[in-house]
Amino acid sequence: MNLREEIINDILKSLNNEVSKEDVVVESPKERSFGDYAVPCFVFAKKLRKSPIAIAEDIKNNLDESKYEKVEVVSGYLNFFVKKEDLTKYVINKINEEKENYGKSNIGENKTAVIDYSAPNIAKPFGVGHLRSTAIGQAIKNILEKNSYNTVGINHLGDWGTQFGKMICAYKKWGNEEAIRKEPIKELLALYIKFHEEAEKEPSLEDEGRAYFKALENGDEEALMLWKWFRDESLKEFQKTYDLLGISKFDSYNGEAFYLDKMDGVIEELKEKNLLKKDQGAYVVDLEDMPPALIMKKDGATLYMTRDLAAAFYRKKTYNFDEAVYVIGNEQSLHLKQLKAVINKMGHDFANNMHHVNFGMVLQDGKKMSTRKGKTVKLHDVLVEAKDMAKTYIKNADSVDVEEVSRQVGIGAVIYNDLKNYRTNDIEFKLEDVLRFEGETGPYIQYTYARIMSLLKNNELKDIDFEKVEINSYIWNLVFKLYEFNDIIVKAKLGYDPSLLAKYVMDLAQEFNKFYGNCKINDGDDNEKAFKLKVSNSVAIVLKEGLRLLNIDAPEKM
RNA sequence: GCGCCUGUAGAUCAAUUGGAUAGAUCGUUUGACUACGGAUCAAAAGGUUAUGGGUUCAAAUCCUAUCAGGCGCGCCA
Repeated sequence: MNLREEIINDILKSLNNEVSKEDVVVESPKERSFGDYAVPCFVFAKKLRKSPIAIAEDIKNNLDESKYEKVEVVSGYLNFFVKKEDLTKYVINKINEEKENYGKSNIGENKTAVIDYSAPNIAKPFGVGHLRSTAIGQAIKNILEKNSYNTVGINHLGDWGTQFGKMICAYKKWGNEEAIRKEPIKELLALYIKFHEEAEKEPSLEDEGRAYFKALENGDEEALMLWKWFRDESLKEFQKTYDLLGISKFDSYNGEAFYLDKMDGVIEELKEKNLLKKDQGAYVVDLEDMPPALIMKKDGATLYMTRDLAAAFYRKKTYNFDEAVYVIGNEQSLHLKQLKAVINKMGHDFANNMHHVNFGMVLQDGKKMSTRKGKTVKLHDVLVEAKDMAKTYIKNADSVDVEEVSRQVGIGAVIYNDLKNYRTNDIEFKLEDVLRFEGETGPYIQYTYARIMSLLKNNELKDIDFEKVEINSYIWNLVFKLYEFNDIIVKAKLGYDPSLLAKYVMDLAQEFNKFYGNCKINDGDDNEKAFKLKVSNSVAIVLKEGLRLLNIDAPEKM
């Protein structure tokens, strides 16, 4: 059943196909009393040389109106009212049959998508800035799977680059092995900051750092040993953050260093195709309408771009992806554009299937947080704080696993806060907003779910006679919302936009709470009671599944 | 300087991508469990959509100018 399509087809038929399918826009009116669906007829007016109202009337007259509860013409709009009983029966039965599989789409069948996300930088704190890529990326991965895609989640670790030369340099000058073993990230960060402070006074340090990176790329043993040590210690610490977030593992942890021996092929191909140009000692690829892409430094060391190129080719070869999604911040827009442009210039059209899913920065006092100046808020600290805060809310401590539930709720708040708004907006980091559990927050939705579960605990679900059921406006809003779940799954995929799903789940929870607050559910005759319980159960199933896609747990008690 | 992005209630964000009376949440004020979980519900107040001009049946949305902010622009990632 696809109501939107039926309406489009009905209209095309009524107008003898004098307009094309693309002209027919089926909207959901903002004022529900206008109808369940609305079609503005103004667009037809020019083609048919008639007034919109007359056209709307024509369509209505030629239409098989018995399919709908009601069709109305109001000031140029054609408003459709769906038959409530039919849709209710269909939706409720479908959800109770399909359970958590409800809403699945097959648009990605036999397709593979590679999602590059999270990607924290080794030897630097896992800051709140990196939550965005992690949360958005994980949600997109889940949403793609719900659309039947095969997915490959890649944590493209920032584990290579000049910064490691600087780090090694700093360690050799001021480092202390003991201290690093104790608190690796903290010490390494201190070294990194010191390096930049000193470099400001003594610019030659920068060259020294670059030389160490060059040595690293050339396979210098001591440098490699230090690098590996930093990497191992960092990963151990990152895992604690992933555990709290409930992200068990990525399909691949191949970071930048992994492509060390895979860059030559790319450089060879660039040379062969005559795209590489020497400029001021460095090698670049010239591009139209944008600055050239830097491929190799004058000392022969590679760059971010070089490794990203190698990664793109490796992923195409290894996974043969239909789509590659890069969940990376706005500030790298130019880099991603250049990356695609270079691949296109090399004559590979898979660049067209690479998508930059960009997002806004996390700001503090309106400014970017700078690792170099030590101005980052550690994500782990925020998550722990959220968890502790959640603990204070939990009431009946004897029947719930307090540790686990407070983790779920606290983290739910943090993740929801990150996903609820459209990605590309910059967000100001305010701890008090992140730790809110009331209103438009993750815990609000979790609470709604827990409430339904408690309602269902002592009442078993029974079969319903749909003929005898009364569908009030609260229930109808819920049913219609439930029906739209599949639309949202598809739309969220097409726009790579988890916020659509986040808003949907919120809407559904709000509608349910209105229903709950205004109608007694466990009341009425047997059939009515069973009906209301089954609607509630359907809401619970969709809430839980929606939250799961956002990587938020739904505890049964909280 | 050039390029990209943003500007909507006191705050944080929506607005079906050009559609009907611009909606939520927080905060403020008021009300609701001897009823299924008060992390809830019901309600009030709060807007010249940064500003000026334009495009059309229709503009928060498109074009244009101005103002304000953010990001990026060769050897960082």
